[in-house]
Amino acid sequence: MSSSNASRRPTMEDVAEVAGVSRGTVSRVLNGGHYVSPDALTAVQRAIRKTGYVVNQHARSLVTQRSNSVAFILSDPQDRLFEDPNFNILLKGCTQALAERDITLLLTIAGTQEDRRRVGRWVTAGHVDGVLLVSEHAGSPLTDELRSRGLPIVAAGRPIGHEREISYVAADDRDGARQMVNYLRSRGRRRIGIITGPTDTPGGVDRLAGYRDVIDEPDPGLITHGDYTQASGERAMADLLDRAPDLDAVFVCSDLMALGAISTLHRAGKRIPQDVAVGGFDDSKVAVSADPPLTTIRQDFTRVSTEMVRLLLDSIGTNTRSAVILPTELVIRESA
Amino acid sequence: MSSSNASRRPTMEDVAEVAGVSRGTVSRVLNGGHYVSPDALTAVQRAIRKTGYVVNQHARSLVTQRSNSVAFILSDPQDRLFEDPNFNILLKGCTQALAERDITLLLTIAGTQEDRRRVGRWVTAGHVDGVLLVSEHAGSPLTDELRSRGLPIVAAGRPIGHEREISYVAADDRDGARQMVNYLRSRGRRRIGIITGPTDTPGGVDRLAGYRDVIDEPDPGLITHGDYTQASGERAMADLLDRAPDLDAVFVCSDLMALGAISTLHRAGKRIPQDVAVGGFDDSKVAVSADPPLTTIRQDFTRVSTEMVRLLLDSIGTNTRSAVILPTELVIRESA
DNA sequence: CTGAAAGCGCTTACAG
DNA sequence: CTGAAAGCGCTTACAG
Repeated sequence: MSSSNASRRPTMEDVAEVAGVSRGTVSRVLNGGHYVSPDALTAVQRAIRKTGYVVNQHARSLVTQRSNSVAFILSDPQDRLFEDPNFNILLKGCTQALAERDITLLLTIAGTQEDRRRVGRWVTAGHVDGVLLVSEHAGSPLTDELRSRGLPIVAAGRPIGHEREISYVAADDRDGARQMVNYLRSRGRRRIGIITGPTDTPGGVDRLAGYRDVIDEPDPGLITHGDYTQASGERAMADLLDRAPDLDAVFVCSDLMALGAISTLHRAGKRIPQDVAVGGFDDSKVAVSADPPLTTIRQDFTRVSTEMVRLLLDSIGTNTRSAVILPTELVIRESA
Repeated sequence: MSSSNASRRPTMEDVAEVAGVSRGTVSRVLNGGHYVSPDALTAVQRAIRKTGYVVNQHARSLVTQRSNSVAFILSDPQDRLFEDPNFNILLKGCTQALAERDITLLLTIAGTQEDRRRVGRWVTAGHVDGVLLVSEHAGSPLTDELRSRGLPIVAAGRPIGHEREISYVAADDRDGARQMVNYLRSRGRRRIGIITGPTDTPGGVDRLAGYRDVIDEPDPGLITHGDYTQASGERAMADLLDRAPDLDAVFVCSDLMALGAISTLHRAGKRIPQDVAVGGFDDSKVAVSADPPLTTIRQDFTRVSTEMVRLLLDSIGTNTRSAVILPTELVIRESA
C-alpha cells in the first residue's frame, strides 16, 4: 500500500529493513516459511503488506532457472485450429489448470516456417519450463527441435510416429469409433459410410481403425476423407452419395464435418435419420444446435487439458514420458 | 549447435570467450551492434552460431526492467467471452501483431474475484510491460488496480466511464447502429424494434444511441435487451413480439443474438425478411451460415487488435493515453 | 533459526 | 571501439 518512494517498486531489501531482518529471512518466508521463527514470520508478513512487496519474477527465475510458466504452442500451417471450438476449450482448460498452480500460460501461434523459428528461439530463451503442443498433424516440424532442446513437452492427441518420444493425452479415438459404428449397426444400418479426418491425424487413422474393427471387409466406396472443415464434410458427403447411393448411415469423424454432411444430405432430399443416419464425433457445441441434433461421440476436452497440465508439471520435475488415454462416450440424439 | 558442455546452456561469457572479446562487446552486438568494429561483429556472430547461444530473457529483464511481453487479460465474471468468435479473432490478431515485434503474449483469464487478485499480483511481478484488457462490462474491477500500478493499458471497446483514463480501441458502434437503422427505414420498414446488449456495455449503450439518432421518439415497446447469447436473443425476440406484434423489422445488436431472434421468428411463423426484417451486428462467422444469411454491421476485429497492439507499444514508451475509433460498415445479405 | 556472501546472466555508464 | 566493473533482485549453501 504505502511506500516511502512512490516511484520505485519495493524490493526484498526494503521488506527486510522494515521487518528488521535480513534479506535471507525474507526469502525463506517467501519460499515456504521453513526455518523461520514465528516472530520473524509475522514481522516479515507485516512488512510485506506494508510495503506492498511483490516478488520480481525475473530475479527469481535467474537464480532458480525456472520461469514458472509454460508455453501453449499452436503449431499448424493452417491455423484453422484457432476457430475450432474444441481448441478453445483446450486453451481455456489449460489456462485455468495452470493458474491454480500459479503458473502462467504463454500463448504462441506458430503457423509459418518463420513463426516456428521464432518460437524455437523464444522457447529456449528460458521463457518457459515446458510446452503444451497442439498440432493438427503428426510430426509437426517443431517437435524435433523442442525435443532436441530437452524441453518437457506434452501433446494434445496422439503424436503419430512420436508416441515413444513425447508425452501426450488423447481421447480413445479408436474405441469411440467402434462405439459409434456398433450403435449404427444395432439400429439396423448395414451400408455404413465413413468420412474420416486427414490421414495423418489420429482423427483420420484411429477412427478409421475403429470403423474397420466393427466392419469386416468394408466396401472402399464407403470410405472417404475430409479435413475437419464443414465445407469438406459437404464435399465428402456428396462424393459418398455418388459412389454409394444406397448407404443408410454415415459416421462423420467430426461434428463440424457432420454439419456439412447433413446439408448435403438435405439437398439430396434424404431424410435424417430415416433415410441416412448420421453420427458425429466430438460432442462440440454445434452438435446440439444441428438439425436434427447430432448423435455423436463425446470427448472431454476439459479433462484432456487437466491431464495435459498434470503430465507436463510431472515431467518438468522428473523428465519422465507418459501417455494418457481418456475414455469416449456415445451421446444419442436424433440424427441416428 | 555444438557445445563443450552439453548439459549447460551457453552464456554470454562463453560467446565472449569463443569470439575472443569481452562480455560487453557481445552485449553490444546483441543490442544493435552500435560501437562495434566490423571484425568484432563477425567474430561475435560466428561465436553465437557456434555456441548456439540464446539470450537469457530473465537476466536481461532484470537489468532492463522490461519483460518484452504483455498480458492479454480476459476479465469478466462469466467467461462466456471465450466462446465468442469475435474474441477469438481478437486474441489471434493480438498474438500475431505482437509476435512480429518479438513480444510475447501472456494469456490470462480473470473470471473470479480470486483470479483477479492473482492476476493483479502477477502483473505487478514484473511479468509484463503492459496490458491488453478485454472485458465485456464497463468498470471491470481490475481496471482500477492496474491503473494504480501505473501499468500501460489498452482496452478493447469503449471502457464506459473510464474514457479519459485508459486507452482503447473500439468500432464505431453508434454509427454502425445508425447505418443499420437507416438502411431498414430505406427498405420501407416503419416499426423497427431493437435488441441491445447489456446496458453497461458499448454494445448496449452506443448502439441504442445510434438507433435513437435515427428514430425520433421510439416506442418503448420496441426496445429490449439481451446479454449477447443466442438464448437471450430468443427470449428478447419473444418479448418484443409480445409487446409489438406489428413490428416489421428488428435490429439485433449481435449476430449471435440475431440467430436466436430468427429462430423465435420462425417459430412464430414470421417470414424473414418479408414479414420481419432482421439486422445483426458484428459480421461474425455465423452471419453467413444463418438462415437466411444475415444483413449485419461489420466490425473488423483483426484491425482492432492491430490497433490495440500499436497503442499499447506506443504508450509503454511514452505513457500517453489515446483512443481509436474504427469505422463500421453495412453488409447486406438476405435477412433484411 | 539467522545473517553475510556468492552467484544467477545480463546491460550500461565509465574510463580509456 | 573496447574492457573492467557495478548492479539489477533474488536464492541458497555456509557458518554460526
